[in-house]
This record gives sequence, C-alpha cells and structure tokens, in this order.
Amino acid sequence: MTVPSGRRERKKAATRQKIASTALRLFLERGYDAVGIREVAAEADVAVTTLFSHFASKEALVFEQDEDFEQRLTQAVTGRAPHEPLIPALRREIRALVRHCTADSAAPIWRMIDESSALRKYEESMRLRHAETLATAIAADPELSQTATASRTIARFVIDAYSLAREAADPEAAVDEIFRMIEAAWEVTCPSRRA
Amino acid sequence: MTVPSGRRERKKAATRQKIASTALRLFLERGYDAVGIREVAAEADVAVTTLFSHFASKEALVFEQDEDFEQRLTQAVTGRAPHEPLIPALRREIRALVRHCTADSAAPIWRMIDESSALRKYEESMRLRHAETLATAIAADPELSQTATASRTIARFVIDAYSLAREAADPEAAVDEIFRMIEAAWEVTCPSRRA
DNA sequence: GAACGTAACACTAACCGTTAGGGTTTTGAA
DNA sequence: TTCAAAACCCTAACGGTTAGTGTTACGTTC
Repeated sequence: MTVPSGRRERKKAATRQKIASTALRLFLERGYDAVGIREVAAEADVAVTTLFSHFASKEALVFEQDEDFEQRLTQAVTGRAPHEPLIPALRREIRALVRHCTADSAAPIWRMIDESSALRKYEESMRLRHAETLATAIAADPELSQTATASRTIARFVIDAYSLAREAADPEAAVDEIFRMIEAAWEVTCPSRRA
Repeated sequence: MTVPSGRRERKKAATRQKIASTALRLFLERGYDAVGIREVAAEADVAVTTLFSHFASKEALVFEQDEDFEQRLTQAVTGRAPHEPLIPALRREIRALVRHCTADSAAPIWRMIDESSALRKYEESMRLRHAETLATAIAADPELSQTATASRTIARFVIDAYSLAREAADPEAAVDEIFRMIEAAWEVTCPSRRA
C-alpha cells in the first residue's frame, strides 16, 4: 500500500497525455461535435473504456487542466500577504487568467468551445463549481469574517468577471470595469473597515 | 397560408400538455433519472419522435414555462414607471420569483431538480440565456445608457441573486443582502446621477 | 363538397456518449 | 517466485436523440 512510484505512474500519465493530445488534435482539425469518442479512442490506440477511466466525459478531454484554474483562485485568497485586501488580489489573478486565455495561441481552442453547445454547457457548470470553491475559501478567511451569502455572492461575481471579460472586446479593460463594481459591492459587506 | 386556427391548434396544445403532465407525474413518482423517454412517450400514448417535436430535450419537459421567467424580468425593466430606478424594480421582481419557487407547493419539483445533475446543468444554461436577455433589455433603455459590459454585468449579478437566494436558508433576507451589493455595484456605473 | 397541400403524428433503425461485466497483461511488493 | 492490484481490453448494452419514411387529419381552395 505504498505510493505506486515508478514505471506504472509514468505509463499511466503517458496514456492519459496521449489520449488528451490526440483528442484535442482531432477536435481542432474537424470540430468537436464531428469527432466521436470511438474515433478518438481508436486514434489514440486505446479502448473506449480506458479513455473513460482517464476522463469522466467527452467534454473533460478539452478542459484537461481546469484544476489549475480552481487552485489559482483559492491561492489568490489564502496565499495573499497578511492584511492584503481581498479584491485587488482577486483582480490581479483574474486579469492574469483572462490574459492567458485570450492569448492568440489559445484562440482556436476557445473558438472550438464557442462553437459547441455541449462544451459551453460544460464550462458553465465548471465555473459554478469554481465559484463554490472560491466561496469556501473566502468564507474560511478569519480576516474577512463574511456571511455565507456574502461569500458566495462575491465568489459568483468574480467568476462572472472572468466569463464576461473573456468575451468582451477589450478584455483587460472589462476586468477593470467589472472589478470596480465588485469592489463597491464588497465594501457594502464590511461596513466598519477596509478588508 | 392563414393562421391555422381551430381544431388543429387545440389538438396540438392538448398533445403537448398531455406529454408534459405525464412526464412530470412520472418524474415526481419515480425520479427524473429513473424514467426513460420511451416510457414517458408510451405513457402519454405518443411516439418518441412526437415527444421530441414538442420538446427539444428531456430536460425541457421539466422547465416547460421558463419563458415566463424571461419575460417577467425584461418586463420589470422595460415596463417600469418612468424615472423609476432600475435596481429596486429588479429586486421586487426577483423577490417575487424567489418567493414563488420556494413555496411549499414547488418544493417537490425543486427537490427533483436538485437530485439530478442533468437538470441542474440545464437550469444553469437557462439562467445564462436569461441573463443575456436581461442584459439586452438594460442596454436598450435610453434612461440608463450603460456600456455593454456594465449591462451584462448587472444582468449576471441579478440572475446570481435569484440563484443564490433560492438556495439560502432565508431566501427573502438573502435577496435583500445581495441586492444591497448589487445596488452599490450599480451606482459605480452611473457616477453623475441616481438611475 | 371533392381534391389537394401540409401539419401532426407514427414506426423503424440507427447514432452517440456512457457504463457494466468479465477477461488479460503489466507492475510492484512480499 | 508468487501474488494482488492496477491498468488495460473487448463486447454488449442502455438511454437520449435524430434521420428517413410513411400515414392520418385538418384547413383551404376551387
């Protein structure tokens, strides 16, 4: 029952990686909806059941590293300097995330996502999960001491900022514009101080 | 090519209604995921293809009158008294909608929705559609003259308020708490006046 | 009121994502 | 060497959804 270090782990990671890269290549070449799971599995030279043991769904093949997103957001809350105000820390992180996914290199992927309603739906519920995680992190911060509702509300607003800015004509300006609104909403929740 | 008034329309509406009520009954009796489309169609005495000509998906059977929701929100914007401020009008409407769907009579339906991830996902993307519609209504109001980003942001926040309040322990109090935040966010977008 | 176009519906057969069941190989540990 | 478990494979199915192809009932038109 020790850690299964070594070859086995490496092989597993390699299989997973091969599936993901094959899938992404096929999806970008011919469109997400036009490529079936059986085809991805065949091209990656694995069984369909193997594919589904690595990825929970077809959509998950596209959003392979969404845990990054979640971790970076909670990190922005829990890992900020002592007494550093919350909202600027979150704005900085959201700005970086938006810049990252509006870069030219990411454009084909996001075009593909926008073209598939299944992928859009999946991303929406991913965002909701992320909002919940972020809300938990905010609610757990003793410096803030917010109500459950306020924590969840601010978390939703921050995720909304990400989603709206990504679609805006000028994403960076949109982040600033939305965060001015979030800042105001936040200050209402802490009447006595500036957190 | 005139309006097909008469018996045909009535029969169609009756078929649609029979499908919807049969489906809802079966779903409530035995759970959404435990009842298949083929079974709903058989019980309603129609072909599966007929069912799908009336409803775009299995989930749509549950959210039969979601256009109400959309209309009531845009109505709250476009139909408010001249010079009436936007946010209180929206708060009033959201409060009514929340009260409506947290009523005891609606409890079994919402329990069913909460128990099915497919239904939850569907509702999420419905909400996003509603937010877009609301954003359009806000952006179109000449009294407000907001940027596209600000309109979409406020619309999202309002829909978030509905969704969060519905899940809160005290829904009405949550509406008030969240709308205080929205009000503050809104005032940031109109620096020179109170709209 | 007979004939015609079409909307509503039915039936079959499939497609696609996903999973269960059950078997084989590879790996790490004893 | 032996053994248990992990990783993988194959087959077959299930449930939502759609295409293809009739058939019936309605409204219109002459």
